[in-house]
Amino acid sequence: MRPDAVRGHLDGLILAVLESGPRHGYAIIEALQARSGGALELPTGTVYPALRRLERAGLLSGAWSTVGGRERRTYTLTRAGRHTLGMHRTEWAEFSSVVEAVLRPAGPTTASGS
Amino acid sequence: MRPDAVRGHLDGLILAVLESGPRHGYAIIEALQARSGGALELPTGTVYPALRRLERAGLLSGAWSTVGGRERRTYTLTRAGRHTLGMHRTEWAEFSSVVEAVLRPAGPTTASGS
DNA sequence: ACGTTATACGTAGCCTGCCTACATGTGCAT
DNA sequence: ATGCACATGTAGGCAGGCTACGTATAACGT
Repeated sequence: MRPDAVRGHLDGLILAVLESGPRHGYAIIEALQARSGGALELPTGTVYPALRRLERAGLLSGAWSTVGGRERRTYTLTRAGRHTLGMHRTEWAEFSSVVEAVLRPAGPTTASGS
Repeated sequence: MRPDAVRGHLDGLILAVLESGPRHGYAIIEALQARSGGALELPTGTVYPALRRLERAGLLSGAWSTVGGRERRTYTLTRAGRHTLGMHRTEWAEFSSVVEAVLRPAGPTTASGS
């Protein structure tokens, strides 16, 4: 899958992996990769800024902690984030059905066409 | 649906509507709208440049004609375009299944969780 | 002791590509 | 002659993910 593909859907994906519980950035990247069967290999330069953006937007709340001598920033879905996730899912449903409707037909120019 | 949503998928959508036969730009816009149940209202400033881009890329071939005193540029899917459409469909299938896999789970934090 | 890999976070700048706004022209109905 | 549907196009803006880089600790092999 070409790297740019998630454009416009990144936020929803991140919110989704946080729905099942708080996670820190690195773990989010791994969860994304795991849930997608290895297809999603998002670079840190994509995820970390997105996390900060989502936090600034009030959809996530972040907190520092030190585990095994390493600094972690753990993010938790806020109420607003949960709400936004719902909207992302709705939008995805609509979007995917539209794309499918246009892309799928595989127009039978043969059958009873024109 | 927010206007920007088709980002990255426009080419595939256009190629798809041309699969069932040649069409001119204006008709492509209308076909896109019709097939999507009115959800896709792509502005001319989005579609026309895309058409030229796809033509330059060799995926479409365009030809001028005059119908009812009006100039039309009719686009036909080339062999390469048909091939590329197939790739777009494959990519869409992979992409959508990935997004669905990540977005869908709606993680049951209740079952055996915490 | 030293190098490499995994863990963990972050920023700067680029580039792609759709959108907004605008420009141009014909045919037809009022 | 005014307005709308038809028909095509360009210029510039902007969002947002990517590449490349920078920092730091822990674990492991040799």
